Amino acid sequence: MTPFLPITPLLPDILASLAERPRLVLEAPPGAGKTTQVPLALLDATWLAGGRIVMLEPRRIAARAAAAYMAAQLGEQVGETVGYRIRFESRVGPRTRIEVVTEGILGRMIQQDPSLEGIGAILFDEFHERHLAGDLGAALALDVQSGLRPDLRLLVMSATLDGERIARWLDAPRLSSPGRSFPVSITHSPVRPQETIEQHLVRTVRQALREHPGDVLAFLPGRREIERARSMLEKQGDDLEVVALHGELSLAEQQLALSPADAGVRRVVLATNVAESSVTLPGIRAVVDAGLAREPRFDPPSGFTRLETVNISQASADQRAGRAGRVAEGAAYRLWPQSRRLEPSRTAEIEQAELSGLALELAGWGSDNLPWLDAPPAGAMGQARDLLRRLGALDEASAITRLGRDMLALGATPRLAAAALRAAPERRALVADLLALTEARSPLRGEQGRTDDFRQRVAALHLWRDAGARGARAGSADIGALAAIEKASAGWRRRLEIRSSASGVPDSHAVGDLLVHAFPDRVARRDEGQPMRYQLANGRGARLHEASALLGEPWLVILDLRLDARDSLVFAAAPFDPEVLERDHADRFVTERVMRWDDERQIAEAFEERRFDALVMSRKAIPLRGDDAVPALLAGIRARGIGSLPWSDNARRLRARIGALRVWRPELHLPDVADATLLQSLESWLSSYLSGKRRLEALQAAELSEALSSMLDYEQRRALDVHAPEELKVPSGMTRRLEYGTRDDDPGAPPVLAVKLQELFGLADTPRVGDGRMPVMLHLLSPAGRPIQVTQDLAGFWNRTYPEVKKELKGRYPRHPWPDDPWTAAATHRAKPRGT
DNA sequence: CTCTCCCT
Repeated sequence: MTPFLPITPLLPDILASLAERPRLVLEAPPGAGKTTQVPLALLDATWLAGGRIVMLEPRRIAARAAAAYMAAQLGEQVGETVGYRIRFESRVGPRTRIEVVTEGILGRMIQQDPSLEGIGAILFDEFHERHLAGDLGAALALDVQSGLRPDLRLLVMSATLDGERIARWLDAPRLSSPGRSFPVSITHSPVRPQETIEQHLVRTVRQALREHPGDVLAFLPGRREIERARSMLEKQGDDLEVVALHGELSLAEQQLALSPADAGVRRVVLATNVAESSVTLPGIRAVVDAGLAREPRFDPPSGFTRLETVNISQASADQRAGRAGRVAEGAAYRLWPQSRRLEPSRTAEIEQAELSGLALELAGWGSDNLPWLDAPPAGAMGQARDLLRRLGALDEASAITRLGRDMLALGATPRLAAAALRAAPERRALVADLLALTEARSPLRGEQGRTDDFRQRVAALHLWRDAGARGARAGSADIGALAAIEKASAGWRRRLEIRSSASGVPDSHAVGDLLVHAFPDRVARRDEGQPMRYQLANGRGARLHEASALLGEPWLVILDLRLDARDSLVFAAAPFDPEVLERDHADRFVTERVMRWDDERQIAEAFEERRFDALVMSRKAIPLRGDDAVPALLAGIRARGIGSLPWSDNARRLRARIGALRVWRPELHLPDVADATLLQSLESWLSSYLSGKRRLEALQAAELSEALSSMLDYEQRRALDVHAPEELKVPSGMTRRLEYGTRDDDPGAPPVLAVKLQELFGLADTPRVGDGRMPVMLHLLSPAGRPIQVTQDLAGFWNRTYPEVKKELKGRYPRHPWPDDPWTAAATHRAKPRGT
């Protein structure tokens, strides 16, 4: 029984291509039949020589379904010619030739047998989804093919996107198949001012219901938006069934959403990305797409992953629209302007995800020089290796340890694998529960702040397990979720070779003490002053929800939190006994001498601190030695500003002169003495003058001047004396002070020479400084010292202004000389004696 | 006002 599907005419070409070249890219849209037809078609290929075919699927449901469909086509049971393997579940037999496996399984197969003996071909289905495990599997398979197994066939199957890039990467030919779907018309529905995305969506859903028959599928980024849109739609009281569909619903609830609606009732399904590929929906004729999705972004500094709401890719938008054309012609309404440019496809997971699992696989493989389509980013890899070293999976040279090999074989995330393998034998039953619970969504329902104590999840599981036979309820927990968690826990117990399962309420620290081995970088201690706040070992801060069940716990190991720049919120944590740190993580403790500036007391202090990473476990004051306090004093100056130094007039003037001459004569390369620069370079110019001091007050004004002066070499100091002098000799024979600018933003302003005009008789031109480049700014004064004129042009003053000034002031100051010819008159700084 | 989807 071989059905005719769009892919069918292409099957001979696929066989022929793989006979000639060992790699091939096959582009085929959903509905073409590639998943079920291609593996069967390859079975009799001569080059396969009786070997097995392995096909990777990104989802367990898809792996099971593909195997079942193919077995039925052969008229067999699953486990005969066609079988599948997913975690904790294997249906393969001695005659099995086609193994459908989930992406993570291939890593285990290759690590166990790098030659992949008996396997003739590997098929990567839905490769365009670009999951971490799929990318890794493909890179490892290519490595195997180029070394040990040149005869191995690799077939990458992808929806029609980026096929060309994939083909170039593989150096492989490309074949394309049509799909089977109906045309979908696209409409862009513009947003109105002040409209929320839910309002926009609801308005457009109503438009779709008016314009098209059948049911409507609407895409929103998350559960919160779905709930809001649902209540808006329900309020409108139409003869309408509104159904939510997101991953947090139990499987039973999801089934309900997918079952056919009652006759005569039109249905609106409000969905997240679940509906993009994982489930089939009957009766959908119109799609309304908000164009948004939530994607995880790893934050390397904190080691946590957070969700971001982002615009979807073009591929994703097409996939969503395609959902309207599965049964008949359909329509898609896009809630973004047609002018918006979408990325062609989603960023590969390997570029954004936490990579400790990948790094461990690579360490096990012994090489990270693989033929990647997109290489893992170096920063995230570095962070991943740091974590693996911390967990004991890698040694100092980043080579895999014995524990690392065991972790790899266990097949759990590196964090939980480390905790599982370090646990005492009598704790392993509890470890199996923790493995299952940390990988699952919380089974607890109810007010959110009160479910952050991870022990509650363990208790709910145990309560349900202990009372299961009697059919008792598990408090406010989701029974379906608990059943799934118990299934996973049983799988871990088998793998860990434990017979019994844990029960009852574990003692208060049992859970946390185990989890410390998984999250040693996230142990946290309560702030003494603020009991809701905690300091993490990685240096970050976090706070508890006001209604938290964990209030009052002095020590927490934090599993999950919402990342925030200032105050992250704890979602899941467990208390533990700090003794565990001393006993099992002794190597992470350091004892250090620490200097600190006490701003209140204006004094440098020395401590001996014992720390676990960023957590100060104990601190005692110790006496200061020699220059110990210098860094703390410098920190104190930085905290209080450059003005906190003991600036004398002398020091201020020196600094202004240096700043001015630096502008006038750049070729002298004088140091920059602006506030910010001086603060930055304190170490180089001030340190030695702080030696042996403990308080800032101990720095003398003279020492500051000396420190400034010592920034200049001999030549520079001489140039400063000559070209930016402190004072000038004027024709009266007196020396008068030059006032240099003190403004940081204009250090090269001309210096001011304030002088009575009688003292300048005989001087034709403005005096200059800066090697003749800068005329001084004259403040010409009356005999009484009152300002008459500000000018840099003395000749112009004598010529134009002096005659006026003379007329005006001669009567007022009769005992002072007012000659007609100031150029030749004798300068003087005093008045004529009385009576002459 | 807590969280898309998956997997060894």
